Amino acid sequence: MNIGELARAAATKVETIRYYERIGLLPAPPRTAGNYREYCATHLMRLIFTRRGRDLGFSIEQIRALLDLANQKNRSCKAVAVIAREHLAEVKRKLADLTAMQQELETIIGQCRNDTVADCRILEALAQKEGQA
Amino acid sequence: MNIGELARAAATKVETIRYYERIGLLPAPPRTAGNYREYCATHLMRLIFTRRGRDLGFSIEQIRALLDLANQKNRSCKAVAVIAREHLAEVKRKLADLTAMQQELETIIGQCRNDTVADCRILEALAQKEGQA
DNA sequence: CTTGACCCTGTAGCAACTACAGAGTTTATA
DNA sequence: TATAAACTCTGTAGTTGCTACAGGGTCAAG
Repeated sequence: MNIGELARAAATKVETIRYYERIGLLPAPPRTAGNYREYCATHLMRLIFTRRGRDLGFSIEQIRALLDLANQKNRSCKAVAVIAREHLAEVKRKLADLTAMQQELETIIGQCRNDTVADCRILEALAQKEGQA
Repeated sequence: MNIGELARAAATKVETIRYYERIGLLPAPPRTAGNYREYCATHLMRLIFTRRGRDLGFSIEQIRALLDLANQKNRSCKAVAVIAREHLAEVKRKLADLTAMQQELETIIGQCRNDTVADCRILEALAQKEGQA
């Protein structure tokens, strides 16, 4: 399997795969006579794991840690759960932030009367410090 | 007002102010004899506007556009509303993404039985392609 | 007159890619 | 067999929005 085929199989860009190799997330595969990377199913599994983790919002470092843990088969998976719960907490923090933004934006936009810029409520709202009506 | 005072007044870091100047978001102020930046109330207003926009999640380029519009006092503010609504739409997209992530993470974490790594449901879930149970 | 708190410029770093340039390789077709 | 298209290679620079130095200069207090 060359890099293009791997990329298609994991729904990833070729450059991203090379990037993962450069940062040590995906092991460097053997090369063909023409210096092409030659991947096997193990690489594909690792890459799918990585992409899935990224889709779920885990950082590269978290994924690195998860991949390390996944290789210690008879350890307890508590450390895995810790990473997952930490990430979930972070997701919840971001959700709270975004929800607050959404509400403020809706309030501000709702006040717009399509006046001239001089009386624009949106611009007025932006000119205030946080929370000031 | 020197840069440190401006920073305190707008709850911003000094380096951030210099960064905004470098990218042309905040106009370069006059300098004192000792080459210190000398700011006035106009700068403070512009910086507060910028920080407020950033807190609401607008990009630097959107803030640049909003500041430009704010200076054309007798134009209609429709263009302002367009930018705000576009940003709100983006916020909603991100909220949807994060909400999906949150749900998936909670499902995955809920399946954890604190087994060994070899049977870890979290790691299993990460090894699947998206949506596969 | 020196200590400390500030300010200056310029550059490099962060995350996680993405996008080239300029070269070599493989494969399909004429 | 030639050649063109489609791939691959390395290396480097760009993206966003800052943040963090290093190595200097300035200013006010004691």
